[in-house]
Amino acid sequence: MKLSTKGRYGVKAMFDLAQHMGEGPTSLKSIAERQGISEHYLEQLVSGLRKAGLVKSVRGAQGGYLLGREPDKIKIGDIIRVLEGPIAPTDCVSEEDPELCSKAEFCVTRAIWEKVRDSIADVLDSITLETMLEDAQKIESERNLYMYYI
Amino acid sequence: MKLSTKGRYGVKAMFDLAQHMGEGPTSLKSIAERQGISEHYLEQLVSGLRKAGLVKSVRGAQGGYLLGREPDKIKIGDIIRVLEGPIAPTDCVSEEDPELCSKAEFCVTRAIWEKVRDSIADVLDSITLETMLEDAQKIESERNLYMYYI
DNA sequence: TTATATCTTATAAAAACACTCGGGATTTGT
DNA sequence: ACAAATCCCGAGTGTTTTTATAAGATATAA
Repeated sequence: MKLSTKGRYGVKAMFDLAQHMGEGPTSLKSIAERQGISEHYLEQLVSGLRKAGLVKSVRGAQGGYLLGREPDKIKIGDIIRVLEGPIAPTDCVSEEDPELCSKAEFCVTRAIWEKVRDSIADVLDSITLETMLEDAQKIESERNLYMYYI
Repeated sequence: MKLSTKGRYGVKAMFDLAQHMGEGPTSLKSIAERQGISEHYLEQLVSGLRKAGLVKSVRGAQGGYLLGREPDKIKIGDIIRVLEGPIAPTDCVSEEDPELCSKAEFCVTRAIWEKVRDSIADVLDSITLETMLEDAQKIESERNLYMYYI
């Protein structure tokens, strides 16, 4: 039940892009440095995100990547699905064409995995890059408040 | 974000044990046959469950396994934790000694994985073998109702 | 035209997964 | 006493997934 580095790195990279919006294209090199990720590896992940329309690329010198749409229109679930595939604790409850077994209709264990799948999807689809930016700002201002009182 | 066969087989096997309570020890062979699982592989899984006290073993001919405690005292989360380890979409939010990074306190992505972890744990800890037995009975009686009206 | 980037494909080490096997210990029934 | 059933334990093995690394092609700004 672990996320692979693809999902983790992907969300980090997308959040990094969100934090640098309005500064022109952000290069993979700078993201990789800030987030401590292999640049070459990141290339592969971003390639998928680009094909899914979650980021736009600008080639050539001073090029890089931009968010594919507004941060409030990019759910964490979108990112995870591109990089890790459909949300599915088991194949028989995959969001995309589940591999139903003959007893699926009456399967009591299957019902559990469905609930797990839905609870994960609910969390991931309730958070957007915009939400994350707001959370980051909140943490930052609380931190300043704390500093003030020292 | 997939469960391995360990978790899936383990829950199936435990539910099988629950369904055969009161019939004396249930052999791995019969569980393996009913659930379509390799018997030798199942041995390994059950070994862990026994060490965790979720099942009791009876050795020798006519031996087998029994539930370690009442079915309403065995949560699916208990089974999953034994077989798959602590619930943790990432290492930094593991239920057991999380590998915190230096920025953990202010990490916005980490907060997401915490929510995912908690939502998974909530589902798995809200379902017991007893619940599953009730669900199975409900499905069975609905099925009989349907048959009656044909 | 040079440096900076993205893009694409290939290769590969390491880890995880899903068994498989062999043999030993324990108990029941004959 | 003995055979059959069953749990118990550790080692080995093939496959897949993960996590990169590398090389080279393409595109663009300065």
